[in-house]
Amino acid sequence: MASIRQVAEHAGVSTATVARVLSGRITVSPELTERVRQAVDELNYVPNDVARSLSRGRTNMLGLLVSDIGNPFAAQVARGLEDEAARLGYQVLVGSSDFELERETRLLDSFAAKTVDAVALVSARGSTPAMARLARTGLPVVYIDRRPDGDTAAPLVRTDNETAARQAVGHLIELGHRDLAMISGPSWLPTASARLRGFRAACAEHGLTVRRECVREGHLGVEGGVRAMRDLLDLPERPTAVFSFNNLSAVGALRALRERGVTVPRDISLVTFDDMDLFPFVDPPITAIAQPAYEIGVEAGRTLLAMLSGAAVVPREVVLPTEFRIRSSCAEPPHREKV
Amino acid sequence: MASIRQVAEHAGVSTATVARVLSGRITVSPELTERVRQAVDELNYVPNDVARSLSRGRTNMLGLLVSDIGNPFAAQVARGLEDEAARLGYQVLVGSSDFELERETRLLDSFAAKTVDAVALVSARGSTPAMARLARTGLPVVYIDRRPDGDTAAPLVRTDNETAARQAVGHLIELGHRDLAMISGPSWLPTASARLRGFRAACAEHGLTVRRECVREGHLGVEGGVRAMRDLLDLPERPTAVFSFNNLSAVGALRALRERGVTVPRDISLVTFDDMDLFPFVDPPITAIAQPAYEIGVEAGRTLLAMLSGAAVVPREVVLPTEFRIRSSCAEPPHREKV
DNA sequence: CTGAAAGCGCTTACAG
DNA sequence: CTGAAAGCGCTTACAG
Repeated sequence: MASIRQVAEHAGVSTATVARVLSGRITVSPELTERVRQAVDELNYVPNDVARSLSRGRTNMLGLLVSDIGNPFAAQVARGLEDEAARLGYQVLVGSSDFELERETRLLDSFAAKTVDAVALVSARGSTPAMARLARTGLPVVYIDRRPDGDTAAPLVRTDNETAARQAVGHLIELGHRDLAMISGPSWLPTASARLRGFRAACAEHGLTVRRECVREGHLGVEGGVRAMRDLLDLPERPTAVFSFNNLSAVGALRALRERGVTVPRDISLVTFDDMDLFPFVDPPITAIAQPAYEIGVEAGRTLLAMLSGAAVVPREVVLPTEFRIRSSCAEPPHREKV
Repeated sequence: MASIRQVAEHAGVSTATVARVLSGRITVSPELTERVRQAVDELNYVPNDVARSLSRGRTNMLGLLVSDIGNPFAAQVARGLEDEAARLGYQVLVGSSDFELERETRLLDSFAAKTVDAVALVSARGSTPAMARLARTGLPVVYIDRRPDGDTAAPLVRTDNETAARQAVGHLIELGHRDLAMISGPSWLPTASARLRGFRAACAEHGLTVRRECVREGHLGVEGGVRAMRDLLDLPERPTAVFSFNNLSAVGALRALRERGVTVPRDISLVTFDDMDLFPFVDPPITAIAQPAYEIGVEAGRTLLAMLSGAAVVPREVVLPTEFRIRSSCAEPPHREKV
């Protein structure tokens, strides 16, 4: 690979002149410009971005930390961030933590090592040492979903998990359900606990008590959904409706339901957080709370770019709307003998 | 942010010594080591990776170019690549081309600017100037799905699109279908044309002729699937079975089918390339060709890392198996008056 | 084992 | 408008 030195020699000018021609922002005489262009072409010169980053002090990269980029929700967030970033010539470095502290730490520390100009971060757990270190570097940070307790300064892009959950569960209750269950994630997962709060709030509002064994916390991924739903179905007295805390747990729930031959919504009603393209086509079509994943990514990107450009005022928090999409996976509870 | 200079001064040693302590691979006396560690702690020093990259000549990043990271398939590939890359301390820079030449060029050129040590690339179209430039830089490249014509050297990770398509379409024919259709992508999209070849091959094998109007090429994304299926349904004589070329076109096909009130598989049978978590739960469960997306990413990563470590021999091509998952979206063709 | 110094490849005041 | 030179923050032969 040719370097700027070689181009300069080839063109008979200084490296500064080459740099100027390439930057385009500075006037260089037509003759020299031409000679430089020639040399660039002949040598097939491509400026080294790493060197440029070092001298400019920025890399034009945004870091994105999610729990799993393979999750369609995270993938859409990434796409939104990428599109917004691209508008100003930024690229996106993604990392999946898998909710593992070690992976998160490695990723965040590497972001902090100036690899990246700013970072968007789906806060998996509360505040961690790596997050604190990141904050100390002064790199612009935007949180998605939730701001960890330690950091009070960085902006946040989120949806109103609790309210959305409350609304969805309210829908179940209005249909007549009195014995509801929730498949939730680990209690340290902010979105899981917020959605659980919403679930409890809805029940409380309607004077319902939630059975202890009907709140299955700590389940992650499709497999977690399967296990949690199995547990629920194994209960001596089955709840009549289940609220699933995300797209993966919903898939898992569907698997367990099918494996046990339980019919939705006749035997049990199901609602979930997160919508998926195929939910309308599932048997039965799944009622879901849709989050604007792509827009969350866009908004995170916009916020970061605003901070990077030193905007006077950057919103401390932007709350994006969810949409409750009622389909057919919820119905009246089955008739119960004892009732 | 503290620099290595400041750490050195603070510890009363040379920057070389600081570098050595940090690298860990070189013996430094216990006293100096201790002083350096102290200084690092007190100054909260984090080595600047950009500078390190410049002097080492590598960034420890892998570039991944896909058409849309928001597509679940691409997201899984990304995850596989990330996991494999992480084993050797590499990270992944992703970019979505959206099949747009300009975006692809921008991304590839930036990869080529030494931003990245190697690149994995889902070949959207044939060979492009940017790909040629990339090849010229000598950066290790691995293609996914297909190797563009220009480049004959770089390894390839793929599935056998044509054979898998042929098998799936054969299944349709065995069920009795004689009038088949395909929703395909643009003809310049290698996977689309390979799958179309498989479709035609299966038909030809069984002596079937494919109606011109039954091959809907040029459709991309969910919307493309919708349009293509609508066109098919609007035909004076409807085909009895449809082969969809990927996950997104299948979603689109389902939408159009529903909007027109067509029942699958009674009125029309459907098979698609790409499986999705929810396909088993769709009404009816969708028969699909599953590709090992995650493993494709892993394999691409493995190949790249092998090239980076100067492995003696790197497979020129690795063909991963697909799996044909027969569910219920295909049945015998409906009885036709004229037959 | 340790330090002075060159080098990685750009950018950008500073002079002229 | 143009060039010489310092600087970005590391790494790594080269001496000692």
